[in-house]
Amino acid sequence: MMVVMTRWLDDQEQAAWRAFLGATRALMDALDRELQHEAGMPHAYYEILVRLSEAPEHMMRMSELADACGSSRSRLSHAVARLEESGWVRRQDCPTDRRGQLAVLTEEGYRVLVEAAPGHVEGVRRHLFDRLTKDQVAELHRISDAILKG
Amino acid sequence: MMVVMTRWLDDQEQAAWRAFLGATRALMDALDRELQHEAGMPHAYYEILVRLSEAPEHMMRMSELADACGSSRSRLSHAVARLEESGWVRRQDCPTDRRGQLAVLTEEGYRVLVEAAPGHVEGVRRHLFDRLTKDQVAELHRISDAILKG
DNA sequence: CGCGCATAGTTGAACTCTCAACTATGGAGC
DNA sequence: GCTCCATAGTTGAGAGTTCAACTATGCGCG
Repeated sequence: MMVVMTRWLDDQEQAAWRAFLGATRALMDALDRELQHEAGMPHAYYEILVRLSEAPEHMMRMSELADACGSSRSRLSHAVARLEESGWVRRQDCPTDRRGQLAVLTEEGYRVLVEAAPGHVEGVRRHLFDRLTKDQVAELHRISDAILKG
Repeated sequence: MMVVMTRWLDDQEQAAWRAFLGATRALMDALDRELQHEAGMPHAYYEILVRLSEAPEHMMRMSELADACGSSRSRLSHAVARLEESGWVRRQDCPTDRRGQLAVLTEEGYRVLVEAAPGHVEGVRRHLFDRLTKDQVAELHRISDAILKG
């Protein structure tokens, strides 16, 4: 029988972990609620529009878009289907790969994004950046990179 | 007409925000997937069991539990209903407030939690604490507090 | 007591996400 | 050209979350 000692969290780690959980949950819930209320879409959908708006010709391959959004392909498929219903994105066959689809931001989608952006950015400030010093922002950036790429 | 200048994010903030989004998403997704796979429940449900296990007599009022878990009452109601089906929690009328319900961790629920805990803690280490210095953990704690209580 | 508002908790519908299964096309190697 | 596997994307079912509406009980106050 294989016995491996669990490396339990010490008190510092435990407290940090719970604070982190609580903070990210509260932050994301607040932003989601605000975006849902003001723009009629969840944060994940907003991010899709943002990425498309930054892409050449406002279009991206589904897979690229999924990677950019840290989303599974399935999730993106469903999301784009929903955004298509709303008229904010449309799909288009990829000219160079017959398997591929391009997600394209519509005029309407761009308008909605431009309208939602100020309120959302203000929310990110209120809930996050206004509460941190410049050094803390820099450290949060380093910590995030460590978590992601470490 | 009211015009308010949007305080856009500067490049530092923008980069920090995207890194933070990506990191928390990746972290939570990984932990959720692991818990789902190893314990058959999402992280939110695991947390409910943890909180109950720490409460006197392994029981808590629904509202207290919701607050402890940073959850809406509705969400907790649904979650406890699900956990009840699994036999890991049961409900009990509150003796001092006829509106109230107590969520009680069952023996079985406790067993499942004890079994899942080591793997989960290991995951939290692997994905988070192993990648940060002690100072970073302390700073993350302060940052989290600032976000939550600021 | 009885009115009125607050609190506790639940419920159903609509929505989003996950997972696994599936179709279809691309590309390497013989 | 075929075979085989990888990649692109979709789909449907099941599970979790949100939101608003709802029931029921507690509590302050005249």
